Amino acid sequence: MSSRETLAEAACELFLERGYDATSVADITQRAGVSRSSFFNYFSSKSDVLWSGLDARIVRATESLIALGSGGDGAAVRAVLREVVADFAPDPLALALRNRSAMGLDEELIRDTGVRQVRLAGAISDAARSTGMDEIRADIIGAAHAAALLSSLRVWAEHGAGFGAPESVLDGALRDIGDLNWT
Amino acid sequence: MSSRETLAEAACELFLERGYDATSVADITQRAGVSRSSFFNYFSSKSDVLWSGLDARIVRATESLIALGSGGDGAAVRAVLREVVADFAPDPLALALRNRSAMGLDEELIRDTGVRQVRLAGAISDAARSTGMDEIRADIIGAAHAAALLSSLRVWAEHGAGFGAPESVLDGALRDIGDLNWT
DNA sequence: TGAGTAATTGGATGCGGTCTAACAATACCC
DNA sequence: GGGTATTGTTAGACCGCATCCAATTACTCA
Repeated sequence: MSSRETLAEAACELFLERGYDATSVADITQRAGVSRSSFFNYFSSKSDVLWSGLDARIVRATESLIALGSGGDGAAVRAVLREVVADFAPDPLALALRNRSAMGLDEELIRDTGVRQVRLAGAISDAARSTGMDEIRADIIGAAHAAALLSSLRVWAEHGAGFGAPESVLDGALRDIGDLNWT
Repeated sequence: MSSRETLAEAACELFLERGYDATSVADITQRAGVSRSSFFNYFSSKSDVLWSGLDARIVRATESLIALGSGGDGAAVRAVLREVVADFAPDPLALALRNRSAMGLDEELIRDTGVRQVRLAGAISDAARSTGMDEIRADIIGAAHAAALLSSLRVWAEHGAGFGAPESVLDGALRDIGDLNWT
């Protein structure tokens, strides 16, 4: 098993046992049997253990959105978003979302989901604006789509595999956008 | 002048001169002529200098949204959001939004706006869900409204006072929600 | 003036994160 | 096999943010 996997596994164990805040990087490396320095060879931060999987998918999605250029319509964007959540299953983030109270992660997850949500929203907003859309409207559309993705992921992770694939949850969420009237 | 104001002023000066990252808390307190310990009597963190104003408004808005109970409709929520940006003018955050590149804040602001956006979105989502709305749909509506607010604030701050009051920018943005069709 | 309260301070402590120089292990090439 | 480049791993120093506390100063008011 690679050092990276060993570290991720040790980290998830400790997060579940003592909670996220009460687990230091030194604790993780000690259980994994490597030096503290090694941790940062594989993860850019403590929270990166949880988020690196989704972050990589968001990076790829951002590149895809840029590649759409000015010809990207809503359907193309939705297709990119579906790929972000496809085959997401065995990921530390899914574990964290399912056990967020046990890990004492409620506050931490709000922070970190916010970062990812606004990052993804920015990429979608850029794609929308490159088609000539107004700046603020593009931000709103970007935020709505990013929220649909993160919220779908959260709901899917909470329900275990009882909801089928995350794509299907996301599909339902994306259908909600486009008619957000709220009188 | 109160210590708090002195500290905020010194911080903003240094952020403009050297950038946010290159300014340590010790630098701020040194220029303000107080001890480093005092800083944390008035601000919970370095970034709190920029965000405490908006954070307090979001806290009040969250309380108002909770007070709406199950009778809150879209118009009531929009009224609460208008109050968040009303009379926002002389605030360190507005300064930071206007000079974010000079302060080297681009990355930092993405992080921090994400936190506030998702926090506000959560409060709106809770209000929507308390009226019986579906969980994911409520999240999307919350994110759209929160994005409208933060985006309006950003656009308004960037344009100086050339756009009139921030409420008017927000009003235009809120009108965009409700019809986010994107074929 | 004196007592009590609030403001302020120094300092120790812990943690996250960066950086560098050195050491070990592995693969590769002649 | 021997030498070499590359990669993985390590110790350790270093810095800044943030928390905590005990002590001290400044202020208020009777």
